[in-house]
Amino acid sequence: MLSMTKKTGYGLIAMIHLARLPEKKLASAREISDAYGISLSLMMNVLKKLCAAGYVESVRGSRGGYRMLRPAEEINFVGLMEALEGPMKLAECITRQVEGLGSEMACKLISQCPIANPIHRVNSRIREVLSGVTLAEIIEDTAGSRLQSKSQTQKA
Amino acid sequence: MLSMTKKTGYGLIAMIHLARLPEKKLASAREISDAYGISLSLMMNVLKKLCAAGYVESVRGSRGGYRMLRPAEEINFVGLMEALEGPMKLAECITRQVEGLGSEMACKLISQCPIANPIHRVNSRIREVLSGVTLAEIIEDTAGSRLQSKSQTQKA
DNA sequence: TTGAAATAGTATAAATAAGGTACTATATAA
DNA sequence: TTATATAGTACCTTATTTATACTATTTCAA
Ligand code: FES
Ligand code: FES
Repeated sequence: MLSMTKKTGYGLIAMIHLARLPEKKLASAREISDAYGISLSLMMNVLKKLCAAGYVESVRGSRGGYRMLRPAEEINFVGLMEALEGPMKLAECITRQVEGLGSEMACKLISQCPIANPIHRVNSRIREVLSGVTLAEIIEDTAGSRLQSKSQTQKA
Repeated sequence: MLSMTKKTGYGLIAMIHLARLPEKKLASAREISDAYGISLSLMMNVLKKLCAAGYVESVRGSRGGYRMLRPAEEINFVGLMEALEGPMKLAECITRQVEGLGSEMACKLISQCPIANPIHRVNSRIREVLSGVTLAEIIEDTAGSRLQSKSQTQKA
């Protein structure tokens, strides 16, 4: 209920790890999964998706791995989450199902539904909040960030 | 993913319906379920929970039903949702599971987890937003509200 | 006083989603 | 040519959500 899946958690961890690497440096799925005690297969699944979504770049073969394609400041929570879990929606249509239409469209067509509008608004507000949370912020807020970054030792 | 369940949807609909009734007036589960084409059993389940949580009052027996106990201004989205679905948490512990501890506690105990802090913060921000959304607001934003309310015909 | 209508409480089944695994194919460095 | 790594996809298992069912109790009213 109103929760992100573990996929997103794994994705965040992977992105944090990659963002901390020196420019152009690669990290393999195994490296990341080992570092945090996450199953290798799961980490691979997630990295494949992040790659397909254009968040990271992959290098195949021995000594291969992944590297960031964008600066951490330009990556936000909701984008990452949607890349891994599909489009976010607070609710499917509650009262009726309209055949042949996506749920977002259906909501607008059913004028009697008493909660379509409010749900849509709340959804937007959550989206706003989450799109304001950048990977850079997340990294600053991370327990282990000062272990590897150079400047903000006093950032608490 | 980051979505509320239908239970909450049914609960919202029920609360909206009850809030629109004249003071002290009752509505039965059947009345509400009929009005919106929702299964009677489901609506009953939800109303039982809303009653247990102190949102509504029940009157048993023939001619019985439910009525609001609190003004719509004092009811907020997250409270209602938690009454029906249990405490909201954005994520379970991702990297490890600590035996014998609730997940919220565990998060704080594992210092290595790179996302415990950020997740906690994002969770709080979402909670803030949702606790600012009152039932009264929701009712104003509802398509059919002007059909039954008296004053805000021009509220668009 | 009896029956119909309603809630209370609980248990369970069915459907869907999440979490996790496995396998084949392809690429690359050593 | 072998070991290591990603790509793509399919599948299985488990957990959650959704829906239903049943028994007990309360109350109105005929
Ligand atoms: S939520 Fe979409 S029609 Fe009610
Ligand atoms: S999310 Fe709780 S320990 Fe990482």
